[in-house]
Amino acid sequence: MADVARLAGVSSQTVSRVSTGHPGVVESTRQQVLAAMRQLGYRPNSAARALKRGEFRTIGVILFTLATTGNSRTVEAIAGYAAKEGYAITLIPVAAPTQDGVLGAFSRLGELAVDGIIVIMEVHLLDAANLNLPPGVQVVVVDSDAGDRYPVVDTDQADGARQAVRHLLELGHETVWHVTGPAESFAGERRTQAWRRTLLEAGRRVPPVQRGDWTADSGYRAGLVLAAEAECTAVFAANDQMALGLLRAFHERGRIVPRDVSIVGFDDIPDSSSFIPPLTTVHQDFAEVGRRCVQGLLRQIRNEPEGPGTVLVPTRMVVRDSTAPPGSRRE
Amino acid sequence: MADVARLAGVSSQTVSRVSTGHPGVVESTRQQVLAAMRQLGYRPNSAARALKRGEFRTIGVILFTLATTGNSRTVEAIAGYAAKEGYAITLIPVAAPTQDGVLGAFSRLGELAVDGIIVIMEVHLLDAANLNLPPGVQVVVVDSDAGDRYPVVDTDQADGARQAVRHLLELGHETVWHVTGPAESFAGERRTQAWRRTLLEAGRRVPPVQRGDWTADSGYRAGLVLAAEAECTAVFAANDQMALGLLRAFHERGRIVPRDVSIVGFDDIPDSSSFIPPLTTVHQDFAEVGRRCVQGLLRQIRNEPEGPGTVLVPTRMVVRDSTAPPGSRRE
DNA sequence: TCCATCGATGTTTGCGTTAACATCCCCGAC
DNA sequence: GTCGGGGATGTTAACGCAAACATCGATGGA
Repeated sequence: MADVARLAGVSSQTVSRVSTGHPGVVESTRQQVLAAMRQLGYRPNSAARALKRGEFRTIGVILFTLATTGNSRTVEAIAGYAAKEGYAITLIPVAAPTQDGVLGAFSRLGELAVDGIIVIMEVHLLDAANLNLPPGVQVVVVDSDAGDRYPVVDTDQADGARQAVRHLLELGHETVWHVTGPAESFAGERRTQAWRRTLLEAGRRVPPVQRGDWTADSGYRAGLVLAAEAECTAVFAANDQMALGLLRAFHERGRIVPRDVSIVGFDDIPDSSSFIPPLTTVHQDFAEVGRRCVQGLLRQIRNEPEGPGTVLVPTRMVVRDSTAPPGSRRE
Repeated sequence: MADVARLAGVSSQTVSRVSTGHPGVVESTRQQVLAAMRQLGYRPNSAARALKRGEFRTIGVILFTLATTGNSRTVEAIAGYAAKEGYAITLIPVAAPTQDGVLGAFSRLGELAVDGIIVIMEVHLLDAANLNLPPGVQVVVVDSDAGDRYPVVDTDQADGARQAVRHLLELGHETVWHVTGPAESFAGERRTQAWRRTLLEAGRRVPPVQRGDWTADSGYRAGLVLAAEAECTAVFAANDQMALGLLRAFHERGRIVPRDVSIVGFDDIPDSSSFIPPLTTVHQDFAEVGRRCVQGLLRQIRNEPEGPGTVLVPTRMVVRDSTAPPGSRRE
């Protein structure tokens, strides 16, 4: 910076003013400084800046995996909105979804240059790891029931599941079977609860659940079991990947979807419109989730304290060709 | 830090020594300092540290989207390996895959606290944006032919495509049709070239390509066209999603896979084993790509200069049920 | 004409850390 | 007993920047 100042024939403070866009620098001076900057290839040292300003303009995102559609889409949205607000985002991967893994991530966090963090993870793990957040670091959590302790942003899982089940009941199905997500997943648990409650409210029988783990393969295995249940005519899978597995299992067993069995998924991943048949599913607005996370976190960072509480992002049904009235021979 | 020093009854320098793990601090003193740190909730200020040390221990990753399997898996691997090496990773999203978008990302980069960057993007865009890297920032590029100018790490696209085409020819197909990726994609281009070359080397006819854009939907549209070509018995799709679309198109047109048409994809996304039928595809080792990127970049950062050149990560065929000899009635 | 005012620019200082050097004290050798 | 050496700890300064305050000169009104 001093070099730039010398070359431009001004003081370093003026250089600072130019580089931060402060007013009160006459245009001709400004141009000289800019020219000098370019000539010397000057770029401000963000460490020094952060040191002086006491903030890093960086948000940390703690998550276990980017492999699920939901996580990667949410992260992408977070990164986009954060960039728009002048914040960078730092990824803090948790090596394994265990206490140790989380603990590791948080100890690294202690030295990390972040003003706040977004946790995309079931919060049980955090509690178990008796998480002590570095003071002065704000948090927003996704996929959690920790709304009583932290600000939480999440898709309205319950309403989505309710819509899915209602859709199937309205088509005339007697009841709706269900393939769950892994037990640790709060989102999965919520979908399952809402599925059950919706059936009960409608006075329907609640069939036993098939437990899956989000993968298409687990959906396939569940599908093989369900295909053997003669009276199973409608299935709600807790995500689209498992629905894909279901489709394959029913296909292999000769049970035609949607003539013999209707299937609804959850997520509306881009591929789901190309499944065989195209999948009826519940659309999640990951971009909105990401946006709300960043908004909430920035509000906290800017000292507009944000109490705990849950922001729910609505879902909507996308009806395609995997659902039909029971016993119907479509088109 | 001063507070910690006072509480522990030592100088701030000793606190520094403890927090950086330097030797030459007697055990009893060390314990006192640690206790004081805990009591005061002290955490070192990474900005000051970075300022003093002149390095940020952070790697920037520039990419356009996390929505493709390949990108998100690669990023995940990068984050994991970087963490293991004590580096954080910062995501630098490019708003749009245009010159402006890239330019924006790079101007932000100028102020970003990174020691090096990994570019996951076709490098044409960088060139067009007459990219001037901040001096002292190292680069590694993925998905590019810029091996003459930068260190490049990439999947061995050509060999993967060659394996796919050979597999189909060996099954007895006359020739192999092809659904490409978008024209801007270097990876896609490479796959297409290798497809063409392999056919020519085998003395086969080279059918016209169907141009796709990586999405299942574009694969579906291509599939509708190909289903109308009576002599089309084998298709190599440049990725698994488009292969999914192909499967649907052929299914709807009543052309049974693999009896009437064989299909090979590329990527081996987790879902592909649950397609109908399970997809024969080319497996990419994204974790290895990520690992090599980090390795290469850290070598540069540590001043073991890394010339330009391309590291190719091998692929392997995964044969499932979407390929068979032509006209065969499987099992 | 002189002074108040205001805008443009310069000077000083300190953010939290650590490298380099300084100091202190204890212990053993002569 | 004295001195030298070495390990433990303290002191100083500087990393690059920007806030706060200081200065300087021009402009306009009395």
